[in-house]
This record gives sequence, C-alpha cells and structure tokens, in this order.
Amino acid sequence: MNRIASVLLPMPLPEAFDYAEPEGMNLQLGDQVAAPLGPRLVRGVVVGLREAAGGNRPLKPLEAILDEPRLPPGTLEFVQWAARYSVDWPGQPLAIALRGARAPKPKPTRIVEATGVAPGRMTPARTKVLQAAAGQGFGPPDLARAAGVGAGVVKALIDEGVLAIRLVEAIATYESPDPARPGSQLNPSQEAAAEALKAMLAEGGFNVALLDGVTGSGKTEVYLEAAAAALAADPTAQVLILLPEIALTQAVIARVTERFGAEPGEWHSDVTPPARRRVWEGVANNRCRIVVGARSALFLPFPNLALIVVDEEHDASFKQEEGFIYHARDLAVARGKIEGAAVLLASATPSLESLRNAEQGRYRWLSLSARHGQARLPDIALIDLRQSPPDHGRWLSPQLVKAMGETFARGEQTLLFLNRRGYAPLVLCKACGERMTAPDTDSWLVEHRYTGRLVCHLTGFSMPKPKACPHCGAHDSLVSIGPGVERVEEEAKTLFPQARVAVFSSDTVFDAREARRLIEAMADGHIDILVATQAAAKGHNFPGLTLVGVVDADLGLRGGDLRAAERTYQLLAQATGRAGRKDRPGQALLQTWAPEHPVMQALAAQDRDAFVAAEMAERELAGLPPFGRLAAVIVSAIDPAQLESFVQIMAQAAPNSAGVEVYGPADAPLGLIRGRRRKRFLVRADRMVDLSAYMATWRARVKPPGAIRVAIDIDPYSFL
DNA sequence: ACGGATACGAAG
DNA sequence: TTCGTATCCGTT
Repeated sequence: MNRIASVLLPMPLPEAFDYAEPEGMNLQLGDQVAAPLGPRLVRGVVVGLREAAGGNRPLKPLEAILDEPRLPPGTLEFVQWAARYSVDWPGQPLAIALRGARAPKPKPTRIVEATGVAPGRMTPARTKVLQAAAGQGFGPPDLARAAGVGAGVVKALIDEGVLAIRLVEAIATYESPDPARPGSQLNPSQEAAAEALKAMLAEGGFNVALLDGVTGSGKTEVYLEAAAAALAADPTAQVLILLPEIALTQAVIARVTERFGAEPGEWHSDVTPPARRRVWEGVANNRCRIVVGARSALFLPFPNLALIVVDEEHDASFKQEEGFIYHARDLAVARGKIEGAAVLLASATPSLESLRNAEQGRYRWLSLSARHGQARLPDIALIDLRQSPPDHGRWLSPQLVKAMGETFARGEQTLLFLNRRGYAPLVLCKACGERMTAPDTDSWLVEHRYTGRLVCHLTGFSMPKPKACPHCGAHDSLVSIGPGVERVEEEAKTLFPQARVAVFSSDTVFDAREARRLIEAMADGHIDILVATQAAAKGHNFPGLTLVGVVDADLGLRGGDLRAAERTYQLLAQATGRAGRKDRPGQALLQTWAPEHPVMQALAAQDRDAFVAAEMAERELAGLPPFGRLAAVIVSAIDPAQLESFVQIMAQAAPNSAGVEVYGPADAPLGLIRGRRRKRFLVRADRMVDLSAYMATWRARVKPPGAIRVAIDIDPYSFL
C-alpha cells in the first residue's frame, strides 16, 4: 500500500496538494520535492504523509526528492501557523521560508592540485609552486602568490598537465561561535538582567522576557550574554537576532563577531542571492548557529532554535505591509513557542503590547536602569514654535540655531532629526494652486533636489521637475512647500558654512555599506551636523554627539491613527537619547507647535511611565490594542463601480459574532494607489476573540472576481 | 479567417 | 505562480 504525500507549494494556493509517493521514494516530512503541477514541475515541501485509503481519485506521483536540505518540523509548523494567523494561503509564508533555498548556489571555488604527471623540466620557481600546491587548496592566483612566482609559471604547469584545476562546490561553512570568550564588563544592572536571562534559558523551553532599558543602558551586551548562555548549554543550539533596519545589522554583526570569534549569518533584502543560499543552507544543516537579520530571517529553517532576540521590539519596521502581511515581533513569539525557545524582546521604549504582557506577568520584565559608563540622560527642552518661530522660509528656530552654534564652537556634534526624505514634501503652482501628484496615485510628489526629480514615495514613480506648471502652463511658478532633510541640510550649510554637514536618509544611504561608511564618519567625528531621518536615529552610538534637534516634533502626530502618540513618543525618545554618550552631557531640543500635548510633556519630563499610563487608559476605554484586537480589510480594484458593488457584498457577508464590530466600508485615505481604487473595513474585537478565525470565515463567504483584490491585515499599523 | 493581446480559472 | 484556453479585437 502506497502513501499519500501532502505537499505545500510556494504559491497562493488554498491548501497543500496531495500526491502519490512512488514506490521506494521513502519520503520524510520536510523533504523538498519536485511535484508535477499541470504541465510543469514545481518545487514543494512535504507537510503530511498518510497511508492511502482506497477509493480516492488517482493522484499524480511525485517526480523526485530534491537534493536539498529538509525543512525541520518546527519550520513547517511555523509556516502553517503563520498562514492561519495572517489569514493568508500557506504558500505565501512557505515562499518566504524557501527564499534562500531557491537562490543560486555560490560559484564553486577553483583549486589547483598536482596530477602526479612529472614535469618535463624543473626550475626553482616550479619547485616552489609544486611545494605550495601540496598544501591546502589554492586557486591559481593565490597559488602563484603563495609560491612567490608569476602567474605564468602556474599556467604553464597547468597547460603541461602537471597541475589541474578542480572545481569544489562552495559549501556553507561557518566557524563555530565560542561562547567562552570573555564578554564585555557588565555593570551591576546589566549583570542582574543577564543572570535573570541565563536562569530563564537554564529552565529551558518557551519563555518570553522583555528587556526594558533606557537608551545607552547596554542592552546589546546583555542579550549577547544570553546568547552565549544558550550556545554554551547546547553545542547545536542556534540563536536568531532580529533587527528592524538593515542599517543596524553591520554594527550588531561586528559585536557578535567580537564576542564569539565567529561571524554570524547575515540575512536581509540586501544580501545577494548566492550569499543568501549559503546562510539558508548553513542554518538548515546547523553549521550556522547565529543569524543577525531583518524580519524575514524569522522564516529560516532552524533545526534547533534556542533563543530569538527581537531588538528595538517596538519598531514599526517589524511590520511587513505588503504581500504576506505579518508582524515579526508577534510571529517571533509564536515561533519561540513552537520551537520551545526563549524569546527576548529588547527596547528602550517598549510597545504598549509588550508592556501590557509584562505587566500581566506573561513576559518576564527585566529593567536596565543605569546608563552605560558615566553617561547621563540628555536634558530635553521644548521649543514653542508659536513663541519663537523660524524666519520665513527657514525651519530652524533661533533657539535651536543658537544651541547648534555653541555645540559647533565646542567641537561637538549635532544631529538634526526630521523624518522626511527629500527637499520638500509638496510642490505647488503659485499661479493656479495645482499640487503636483503622481498620475495614478493619491499622494503628493516629493521634491528631491539631489536628483532634480519629483518622487512618489509610495510607488516609486518619479519625473524630472517640470519647468512649467503642467496644469496651467505658467513658467517659474512652482514653489516648494515644507521641509525635508535636504532642505534642512541646505539651511544648516547656510547658517554654518564652515561646518561639515551630511544627510542620512534612505536616498543618500542606499545600501548597508554606505550606511556603515556614514555612521563611521559620524562616530569618528568627521561630520559636525548630521541631518537624518529615522534611518539614523536608531541604535547608533556617536560619542561626540551632544545636541539633538528635532525639527518637527509634531510630524508623526498629524496622521492621528491609533498609534500616532505611541510612535511619536518612541521615535523622539530614541532620537533624543542619541545625545550625550560617554562623559559628555547631552541636550535635546524639540521644535513643536503644541508643547502642551501629552507626548511633548512626557518627553520633556522624561516620564515614560506617565505617558504609558495615560495612553493605556485611553486604549482600554476604547477597547483598542493591547486591550482589544484589530484587523483591516483592504479591497482594491481598477474599476470604481465594480469595487463599490463588491464592497457592498462584503459588508453583507460579514459574520455576526459576539465581541466583534465591523466598521466600513470607507474610502481609504489613500484612495488611489497605482491606478487601483481602495476601500477599507476595520474590525475591532475583544481580546479573547479568535480574530483570525473570524476573518477567515468572512473571507470564505465571498468570492472576489479576478479583478478585485482583498487583503486582510491582522493588527494593522498603517491605516492608509 | 487569422494572429496577437488579454482575461480568467485550474492546478492534486 | 504559471499555463492553457476562451475571447476580443484589429488586420488581412
């Protein structure tokens, strides 16, 4: 009696497909297989095996088991769990989990070896080459260098057949991390947290801890000690460190390498496909025991994951908003549970969700009080823009400019924080009032002076800045409204012509290497004034930085969504916390039009607890997260009439359920993106409701026509 | 009547 | 996702 294999395919299919196991194939769960699908063969993963009970329709037999690492059981379970939680097809998370497996293998390395053929003649140079070739495998150029001869000697020996080139497949080798190497000297507060974490790891099994410590209190050292404990306890244990931004990975990789004497695997969207393949295989075969990466690293095939660290756990970048929608912090906790691993969430400004879990005792709550070294927290002051506004066409108030001047005079550094890319967020025609927008999207085009283009930050559309207004044809009538980092840079250069001014944003810093270069330049004091978006406000240590100026502290509050206040508090606390490391006192100045706003008051008073308490009370009253659950449905279509009628059908189909309220349909704030009209539903549910199940039921009741897309977003962060 | 572009649904 | 088929359109 043959078996039936349930095979998950990395495509948007509703379920795993059944195939017949050919005689003698001897499948195991997690095997990667070639499965016939229609006229072609596709890669799939075996997620179920059962004895065939007669009477079924005939199944196609699987073609072959691929010569690829098997996915571990925990990874399979996680993929399926994630699909159910996110109300998406399981093929979506599987595609993410296989991203490294499908990448091309790194090129084989070329090794020169003696063939045993005797050389026709010997020379001193040839002797040296043959001696060198007897050692470890050199490639042709390295062999010539090792022997101290020209490349021609090696080539001649190869041509003569004395030496031959052998291609060796590059296998995923990683040096084993050594947890016994000495770590950093910990202060008593760090020591206590590290001990608590070691105790938690020693207990074994699934546990979550929240490492809550002010900026600069040394969370990294603490979690590296936790990692050391996990690695030491089990020689096959693996550790995953998740970071919100690619720009942060280089620094953490350096720290890990220093602590453990071995480089970790690096995983994020900038890693080249062959390098990705190497990490993926290294993780799957357990040669790679530490991974530092962005959110999708959570889907790597760890066979023995012991610890997941989510650094800057509050950061909204952990939320994936496109394609398969998920929150890496929440899924990290789920994966930890599946793997029986410890999960460590670290932040100076934890999310209300994590704080609530800690308050309720679901997470262990570890606080780091002291700042590392002698560093004190910076003084934070508000600049009331109503009292001291900047000059016309300027964005820095006299007070801030004065502080910058003093800082520069002392030879210290300033960070100007403005979470806005480009030169100006809006360009309009002063003749007719027309605002420059993208042709197929409801959003303003942002002016970029470096490139001289107008750019849509949502879709990437861009065009040269026109000479005349495209609407009324007036010449020289386009004016730039509002500031972006480029414009503040311009102002800083005008104010301080002798100062070295640089911009850090995703436009000036397009890859991890460039980010590292700029961060090092700042850390080494080669920059006096750094104008930066949030890309630089996170997690970097700049010893000479003593002044942080927040150009527009109210920026994040304007959207007015559920998390606006929380996000603004976190971002600005993070940004202001950059000031004053080591022994130099720091100062932070926040420019605001609303100094009486609770967020500004809390920041100035450095009273996180008061802010959190007030925010928690509001959320509890409204039944919003973390006291309730939210989900969004985004329906989009090209044809507005078709969208409208389908959205009505969806509204009718919403299941009635206790503790669940459905709002909408409403026009999405960004009603048009890439030519698609959008409408939204918002669902609020009590905490104990299985919201994923509710949404799955709803989705199953309607069948959208092909031209209509329905996306479900569990726990939305964006309300656009 | 034909070829090319496009929309749709099935795939185990 | 990818592929085959059905359908529509403009051209021959």
